Amino acid sequence: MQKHPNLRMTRQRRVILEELRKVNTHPSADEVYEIVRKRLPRISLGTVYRNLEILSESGDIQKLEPGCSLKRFDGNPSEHCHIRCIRCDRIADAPMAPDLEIDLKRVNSTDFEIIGHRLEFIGVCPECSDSSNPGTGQYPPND
Amino acid sequence: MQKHPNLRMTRQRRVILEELRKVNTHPSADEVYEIVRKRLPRISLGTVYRNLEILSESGDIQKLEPGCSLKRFDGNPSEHCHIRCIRCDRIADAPMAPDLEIDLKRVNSTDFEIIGHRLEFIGVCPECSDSSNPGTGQYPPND
DNA sequence: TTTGCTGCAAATCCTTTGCAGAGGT
DNA sequence: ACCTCTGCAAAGGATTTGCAGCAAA
Repeated sequence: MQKHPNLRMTRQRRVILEELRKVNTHPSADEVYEIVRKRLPRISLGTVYRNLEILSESGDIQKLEPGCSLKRFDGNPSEHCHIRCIRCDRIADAPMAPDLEIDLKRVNSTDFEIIGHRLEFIGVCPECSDSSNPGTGQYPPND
Repeated sequence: MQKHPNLRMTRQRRVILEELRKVNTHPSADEVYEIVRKRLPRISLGTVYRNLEILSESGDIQKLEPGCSLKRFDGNPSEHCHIRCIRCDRIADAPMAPDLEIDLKRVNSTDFEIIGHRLEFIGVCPECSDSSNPGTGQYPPND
């Protein structure tokens, strides 16, 4: 039950994938557009968006930054983790702040100076798991 | 060296903060607007956005979902963590995938069914720590 | 009285979509 | 040939901004 049962490897799709595999800069859609345009000057931004979506659905690439582009606000300013429902995008507080000291040290082999981290749990909220809505069950979500 | 040296506690700002403290639903800006409008029917959406921004900068509330709303794409489809530069929003791969099994079990005292998690590290990239750009040094960033 | 803040509306930014024709398989 | 995909352009949703008057301090 795929969203795209009969995919075609078009020139545009192939070039987007090739260029994305070449770089490690995690470009935005617009940056991908600029890169790909050097090889396919007549490609449209809409096509780039459509293909990035399809390629991330098929698992060939990853789409970064959370599914919901909508920002949300929390009246509690103290540091705590959140859990997001994969189906309805509802956000709840996660009970405790896990300590990640070990991981923080291990990750520090990058050339980045580590300041902190952001941990978000993904799950299914009670309302959604009760309902007959099947959802995708997929993680990470592609929107 | 604050962005807003002389804040005024206006009626609008106070009501937004009060209402946000009452709920634990992590509303979007538009939802905050609808809630606050019950008490201040003539408030504008622009004012709500401006105040949510100011309140999160002053640390009175939290803004959820990453600073950069811009989605980014990764040609490497295998599971790995990312690290984001707080100053320039550049994203790099984090060396290893830390295991969070313990934390996952501990967090499961919510009524959510846990599927997975998303861990992002925040830091300063080499370019930005070299430059004279002071940045905010603040985490979480408010963009 | 000063100057930060407001409501309003237009603008901006990123992304999605409708359409008719092009092009994989 | 079939039917997915394309370029184009317009629409969409969320957020930001310019402005003239308003109101905290």
